[in-house]
Amino acid sequence: MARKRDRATIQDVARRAGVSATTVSHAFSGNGTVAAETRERVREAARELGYRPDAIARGLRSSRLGVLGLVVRPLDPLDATFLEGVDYFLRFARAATLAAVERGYGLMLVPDPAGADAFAVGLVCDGFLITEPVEDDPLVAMLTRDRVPFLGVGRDPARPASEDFLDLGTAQIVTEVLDHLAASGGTRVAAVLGTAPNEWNRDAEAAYLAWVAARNQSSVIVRRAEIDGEAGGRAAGAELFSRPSPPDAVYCQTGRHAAGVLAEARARGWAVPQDIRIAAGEDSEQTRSAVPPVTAVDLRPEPLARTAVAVLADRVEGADRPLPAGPADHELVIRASTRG
Amino acid sequence: MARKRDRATIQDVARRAGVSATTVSHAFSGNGTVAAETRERVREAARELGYRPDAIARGLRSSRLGVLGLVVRPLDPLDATFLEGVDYFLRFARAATLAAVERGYGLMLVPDPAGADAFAVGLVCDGFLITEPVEDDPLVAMLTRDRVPFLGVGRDPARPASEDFLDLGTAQIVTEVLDHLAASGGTRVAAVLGTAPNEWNRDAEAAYLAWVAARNQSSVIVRRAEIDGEAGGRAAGAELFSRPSPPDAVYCQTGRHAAGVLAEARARGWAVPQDIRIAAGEDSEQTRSAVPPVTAVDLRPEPLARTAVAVLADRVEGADRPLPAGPADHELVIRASTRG
DNA sequence: ATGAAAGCGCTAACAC
DNA sequence: GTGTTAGCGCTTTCAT
Repeated sequence: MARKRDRATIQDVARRAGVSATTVSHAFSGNGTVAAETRERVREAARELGYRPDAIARGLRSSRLGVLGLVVRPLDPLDATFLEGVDYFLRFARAATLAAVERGYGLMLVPDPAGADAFAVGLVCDGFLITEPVEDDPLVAMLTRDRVPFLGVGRDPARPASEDFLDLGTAQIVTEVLDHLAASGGTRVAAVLGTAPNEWNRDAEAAYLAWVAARNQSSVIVRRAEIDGEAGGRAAGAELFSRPSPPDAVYCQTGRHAAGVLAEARARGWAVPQDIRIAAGEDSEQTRSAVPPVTAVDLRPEPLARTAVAVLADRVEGADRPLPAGPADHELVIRASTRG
Repeated sequence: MARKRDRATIQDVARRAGVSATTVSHAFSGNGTVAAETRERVREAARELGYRPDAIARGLRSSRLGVLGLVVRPLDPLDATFLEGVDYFLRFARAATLAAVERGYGLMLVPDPAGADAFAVGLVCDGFLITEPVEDDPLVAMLTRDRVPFLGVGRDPARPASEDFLDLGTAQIVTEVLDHLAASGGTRVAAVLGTAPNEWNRDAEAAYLAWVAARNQSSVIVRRAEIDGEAGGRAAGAELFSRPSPPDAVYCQTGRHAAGVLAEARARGWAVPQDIRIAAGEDSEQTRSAVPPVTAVDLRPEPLARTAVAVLADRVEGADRPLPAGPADHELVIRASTRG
């Protein structure tokens, strides 16, 4: 089994072109000096033989393969029919793939090894991008121990100042949304947050608490697992709207939660946005297609992914570029759920 | 630049454990025979040194790295804000990643090289999965020429019987949907199709034409690019509904198109499904969250991806397993748009 | 401008 | 049960 593929080697090309392997190598890499005519002969021979340089052998010398791993947390729950953060993740993965390719790297999807030795596949990666690292991430610990370059997209809540994590600026973004809710008439703003122990949830909560405190309002926080999606949002809405003094505005961390809260409000005959304003911290299919559409933050994963790939690739290549400062690019997309 | 990472080698471990490199290799791979006590000593030394076997050097011997490439067509259009087939693709990619990992492979996202030499990143892949291959696919030609294992997910319309393409059974699936539209009261069934020259569109069209012909109905086909999404669907709906004898049922190839057609019908005051029945050939966020929700085919990308990975991995390993026969797993999810 | 030779880190024969 | 040896396909000094 597993008969070795009978590809032409650099030796075959060399023989056919009547030169040495070295010359072939030079002709392809641009290193050294090769006469234009010789280069032509080599290229010709290579084409005839269908020669493709072996990336593995090449990698052996540089101990790099040109593969970046993208560790995707929501990839894992096998039982989940739908994925959380579909939009965001897919846009991120696509942008990261394209950015990586432009840099000469491939992007490999890697499930969270969760401390397992199923991490064998990760061995071929030169470095890792970790989306939504969680507090004291075991994967981060492992990569740190093995001295493998990595970059968290989102800070480790437990290590605020680490150079290994990209700050998303969640606090500032959330504050902007809350200000918008207030500007559109919200006076009692509640928050529906997720449960994963990552920067996004932690900082959103802190920002919300600071915001209500500054306005002498009381805080109302409901938590629902990200994976519970729209149904979780409805449940959260039911909980909020049956309070003695219900909110007139709700900040929802995820787009799905927002859609659920909205549906619950409408089911109760509330007018949106007159009776209740709703905004989400993440744009998604749900916020766009809800009735009415929901104001949401477009997190702009594309520039984020490009930045992340650039930083990681630099590190893989041994050049530490400083992390960009300030909150990630983003845009509050104002829709009918807060606009009247 | 690019200082070689100073990882411990198998030699370092061997020295520290007082054995030979071979023994270390055996201790890790399980090949050969190693005394339990020796193995312990080796493992201990490896742990102390933070040794991780080098996947590249290992791959050099087997000339395989354990990486499968997933060529994703909709990955490419950089200008598109939203992706077509988001749901389907993401579910496919996730399932393929997990299936690959279970098999000991990683899954690398690869943009369509489109005949370019940007394909360097593809060099590390042991084989490729090509989603939605198009007619006379240039990538397919290239891989065939280079003798690189690959598997198209969806047939090449130009090569019906090739063993290199998984048949999705589109014709049969579409026929089921059309039958359902008729059963729910549709008498004049129109079709809104996409424009990509792949099996999905070609076979859907053929199936539709055969179906109306068998019922002595006249065919009404409107084509809209997949990328035009919901807006394209609305335009298609406008075109259909302003006809002298408008359809009372519409089969839409994509979920986005279906949502647009539905919106257009509702904007004209048509009752769904009393006046107009709508069904989609692909389930998506749009079909699920439309008002009312739209009947759609869940293409079940998960089992498809698992099958595709299994077949491809076999081929990479030199064992040609026969392609499964019959249409891919799927389920017609009947929703209010056809159910009254 | 070109080539010979020495590995990169690992595994597979084959001795012992 | 363990070690020796010989490469995998390529790049890279360093001669010529």
